[in-house]
Amino acid sequence: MNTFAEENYLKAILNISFNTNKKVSTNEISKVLRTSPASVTDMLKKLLEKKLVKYEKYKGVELSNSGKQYAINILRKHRLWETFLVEHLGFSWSEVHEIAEELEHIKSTKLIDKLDAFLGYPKFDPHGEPIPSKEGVIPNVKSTSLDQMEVGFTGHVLGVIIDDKLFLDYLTKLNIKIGTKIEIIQIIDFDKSLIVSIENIQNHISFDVAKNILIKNI
Amino acid sequence: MNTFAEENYLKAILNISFNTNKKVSTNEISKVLRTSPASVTDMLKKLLEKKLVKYEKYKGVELSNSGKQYAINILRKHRLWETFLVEHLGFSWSEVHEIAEELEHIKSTKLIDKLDAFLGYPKFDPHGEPIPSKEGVIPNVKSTSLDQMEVGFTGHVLGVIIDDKLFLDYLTKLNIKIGTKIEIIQIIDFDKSLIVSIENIQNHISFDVAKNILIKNI
DNA sequence: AATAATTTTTAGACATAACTAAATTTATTT
DNA sequence: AAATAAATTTAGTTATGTCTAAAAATTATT
Repeated sequence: MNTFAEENYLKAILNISFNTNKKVSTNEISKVLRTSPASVTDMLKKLLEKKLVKYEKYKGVELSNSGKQYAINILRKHRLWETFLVEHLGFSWSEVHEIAEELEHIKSTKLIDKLDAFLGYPKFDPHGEPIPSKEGVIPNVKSTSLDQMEVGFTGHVLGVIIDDKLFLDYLTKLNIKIGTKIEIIQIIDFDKSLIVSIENIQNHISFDVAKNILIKNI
Repeated sequence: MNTFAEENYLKAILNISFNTNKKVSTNEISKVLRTSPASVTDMLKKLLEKKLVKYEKYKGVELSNSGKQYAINILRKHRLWETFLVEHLGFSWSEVHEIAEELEHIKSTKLIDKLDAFLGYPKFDPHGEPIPSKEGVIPNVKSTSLDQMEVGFTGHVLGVIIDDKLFLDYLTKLNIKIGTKIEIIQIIDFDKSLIVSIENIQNHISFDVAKNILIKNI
């Protein structure tokens, strides 16, 4: 069994790889986990020892097969718990991340299997993120971020990229949730911000916000 | 905030005090937590520092008011989670203790309040143990252990004293659960073992088993 | 009351996971 | 290609929570 700290490093490496597809640097990890680069180096040595990671000094890390399976399982637990919190306990989607950060470390696999069954084997969490299967397979959904679209486009929100409370609260204020219909009215050339219509109300959103909203792609 | 280790010490002290009502000794704690007496002394100093405990060298410990409230809250979380696991995820009463030992350390009080509401504000957990209220009040139920009863007595199981997997599995095999009707047919003088009738089937149980079964007391 | 036995505490170590500061390696400029 | 900048690693500390062995205090026994 691995410690919470080890699990958090594995998770961070997995998350960073999702975006980059390259070897992950010490600095990137230290930023995500808000620790010093020196601490990251220490931990990478330990994860290498346990064969959870492929790592060479100064060359970056990637997860080994076992490390990847381990990290995906944590992700599965995180997203199943988030689903439970929103659908059964009545939490809003912006509140659940921090609590799930704790719950994801509960070890029992029987617990997670039973929770999965209780929830009806959901494929997506409340943020629209796919929930990995017991076997570690992550459902692949074609989606594009809103900033890739053009004026006149109309589509539905599939999920978000960052799982940040401030961001989610802002979306809630804009009346944007999973499934919300969005139409692009205008794109401002200067800063790539967008004027969009959400449930027939126009709003102006920044490029940064659009980049983090995922749109269903047929 | 306190660490898992600190929380486990507080919990152990609370549990021991339930039975003894005296100051708790270093040795007792070390036995319950399976650590060395030296480690217990170290931790007691730390808990004293944090004013969670009243402690004098060589004189034993007891919980301070704040320490007691803290420990009762962990107990509340433990029992609410056990209730969730049995009633909603379909675990048997003998499986849930270990999982609840992990879940009880999840911090969010909002989570526990919402879980409590979801469960319908239960007063007792699946082992028949009272669930402390949000304010830290533990419902007081009059109960007696089965070994205190006499031949001819008939009553209903209210709960168990020890929360041990082997014991609970054995009870399940004997068809004993919360609410089960038990009648005492005979008491063997030699070893104080009992011949009892459970759902019209006679069984022979030891004094040790009877001591750990709680019977409703009118 | 003195001695023996038990309990508890102190002292000194160790592993984990973090840190800072300094050294080293790699990447980027000029 | 040298010099500079940035990233990474090493070395040395610190916190927590554990341990063993030895010392001190308390309790029990003769």
